[in-house]
Amino acid sequence: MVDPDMFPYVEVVVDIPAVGDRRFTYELPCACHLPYGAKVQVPFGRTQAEGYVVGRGRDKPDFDVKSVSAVYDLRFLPPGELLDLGKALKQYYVSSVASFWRYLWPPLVRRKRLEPGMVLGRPISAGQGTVGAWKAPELTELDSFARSVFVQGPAASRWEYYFERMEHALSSGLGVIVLVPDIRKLGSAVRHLESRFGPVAVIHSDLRGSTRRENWLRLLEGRSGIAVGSRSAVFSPVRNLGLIVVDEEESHLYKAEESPRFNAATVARIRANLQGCQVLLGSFVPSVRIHYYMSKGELKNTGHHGTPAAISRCEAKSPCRAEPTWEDTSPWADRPTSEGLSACPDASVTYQVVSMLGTKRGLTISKHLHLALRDIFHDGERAVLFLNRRGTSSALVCCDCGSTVMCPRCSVSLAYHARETLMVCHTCGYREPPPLECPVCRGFTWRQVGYGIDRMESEFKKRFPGVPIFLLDQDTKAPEDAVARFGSSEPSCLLCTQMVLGFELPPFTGLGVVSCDSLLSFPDYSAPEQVFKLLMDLVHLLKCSGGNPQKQFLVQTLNPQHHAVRGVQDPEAFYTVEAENRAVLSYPPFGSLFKLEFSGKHQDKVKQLAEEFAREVEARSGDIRVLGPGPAPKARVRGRYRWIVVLKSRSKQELSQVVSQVMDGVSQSQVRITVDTEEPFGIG
DNA sequence: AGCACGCCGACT
DNA sequence: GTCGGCGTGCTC
Repeated sequence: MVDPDMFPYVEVVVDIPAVGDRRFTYELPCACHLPYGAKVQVPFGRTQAEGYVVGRGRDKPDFDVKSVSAVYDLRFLPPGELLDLGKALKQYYVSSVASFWRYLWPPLVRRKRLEPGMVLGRPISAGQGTVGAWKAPELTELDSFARSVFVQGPAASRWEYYFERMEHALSSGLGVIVLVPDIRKLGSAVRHLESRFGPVAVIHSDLRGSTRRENWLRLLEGRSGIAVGSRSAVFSPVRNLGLIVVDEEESHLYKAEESPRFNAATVARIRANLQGCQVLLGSFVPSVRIHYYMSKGELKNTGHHGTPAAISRCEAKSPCRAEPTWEDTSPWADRPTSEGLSACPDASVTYQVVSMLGTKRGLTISKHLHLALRDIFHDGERAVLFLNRRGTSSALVCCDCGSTVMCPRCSVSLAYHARETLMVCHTCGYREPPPLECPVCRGFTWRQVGYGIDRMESEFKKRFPGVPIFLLDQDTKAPEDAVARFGSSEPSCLLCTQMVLGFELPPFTGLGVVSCDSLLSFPDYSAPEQVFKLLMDLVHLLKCSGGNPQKQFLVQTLNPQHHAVRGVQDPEAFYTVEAENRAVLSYPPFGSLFKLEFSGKHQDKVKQLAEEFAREVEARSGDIRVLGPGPAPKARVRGRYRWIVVLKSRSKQELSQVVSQVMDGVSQSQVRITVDTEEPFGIG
């Protein structure tokens, strides 16, 4: 008897970006039913590719077909609502279905080779997966904030609120996903969640092998109702999903830098709108977008955790109650703890903006900063210096002919790293020994341009020879060790980059930002927001570090009046000015922005395609503003030339539609197109 | 993404 | 006269 569930052919989308969503027909070599969404291995051209079943057929096609090689363990088949999420995201991010469906499977799932004559288990019931055509909702519905609630406050109170809502969801038999932006924060998050709710399923992309697979299965089979993880955990197969918690919603770490460039905080919102569950967006320094929707009343907030004005309690010279930190793993024993959450002592922060305008070129430590450091060290206390630039100097320029040592693969100068005696490309990582003579004019003298963290170190040692200084950056071999040594001597100084924000620091009294001007001048409309957040995070780090409660925060800048710099004292004013600036130019959240990046080995082809693309978009729509095309700020990276087209429109829906239409219409040989629909867009 | 097919310059 | 460059297009 012929089983009506058995089809001899399946249609498959392969996970190869250039192929897109084209369907390929394969034969099933054995008696089995492959459900919609099943992951398969198929011969494709001369190689094997991964793909997903999206249809089936009874009739032999009029071309030669190949056979499905293998099927991945069907116990991991994603539920239908996740397959639908993938389809919605394909639309939203102008990408392929397969590029999102691959997130629905943990790594290293076993696959079974299909051979003629074999019978594969029992057929999966037809109820699994949406077989028919599925239409995604309108984009405006998809990413609306209707099901989101904003949770403002320091970590301890945010998490208390999350726990409350989680308990509510769990007691109604609903599942929960908790997202944290950083792997470093995962450990303590898991400990706290487990002490409250018992075992949770940790889903993290660095979690390789059987643990991740086992956790995945526990969620799929309903043996676990809580998934905790970073970015990729937003795709966890939690059953009866009732709540998604996105802590630190504004973190740039939620954004995937590889294609498809999704933002897990947005995906959480989209998933919640599709599945009808709730989202908690938590933050201490809300993003401009969130702040805007909240002020418009389109986004609810919890109300009892304070408004963003709470941040202004660290206003200059006004004493404020320190926010307790939520981590309980502080290695610094003198910090008081309560209820398993460490709290910090009352601290007041004075904020000083030091204008570097009119000072001598190359001055890195102003008189103000020097005096502040001197006093701190004189009292036998610690200070932190922040400079967001690795290496010794940003560039070497020949004194005789003015030429700069450049990266052979990128259009950026090589930074000089005295620590390793190497020239290093901060864009692609290329390294080479410093040149002895100028390759252009054979000159022997080089001028160092720009201060990096290494040159700061020697500058510091000249000024404070008795004070031990420790470096914390990407080039530090043992970062934990550096922090520990900073903590075991008094006085001492920690010289660090952004990396410091992932660490628990010993008590320190002052924090000096050597410069924030390079960050402010990033060619990205969200640069002010990122500087504001950075400064706020640094203030918070200082405030919660314990020790002397009289804290000093000092920022040296060439932009002393910039609202991002001023915003530390008055966050509300920052949000107001930033919103005004963006409204004038229709930047998000007042309009939608797509960044299209064209890259390839041949500059003329890249340029031609970018120009053709821009023309096609303009021909199709009167409402989309086309900016560019033009070369990217870093016009060449890893030997590939890059051009940028930016599209602006009031309607994201329109942008998505037009861009995907034009993508289908242009020939993409030799040039790769990457679509970016969400900030931060990075530095081109 | 691979990988072959296909049409123009320097070699035995 | 061939060997080989990589530009173009296809992969069920």
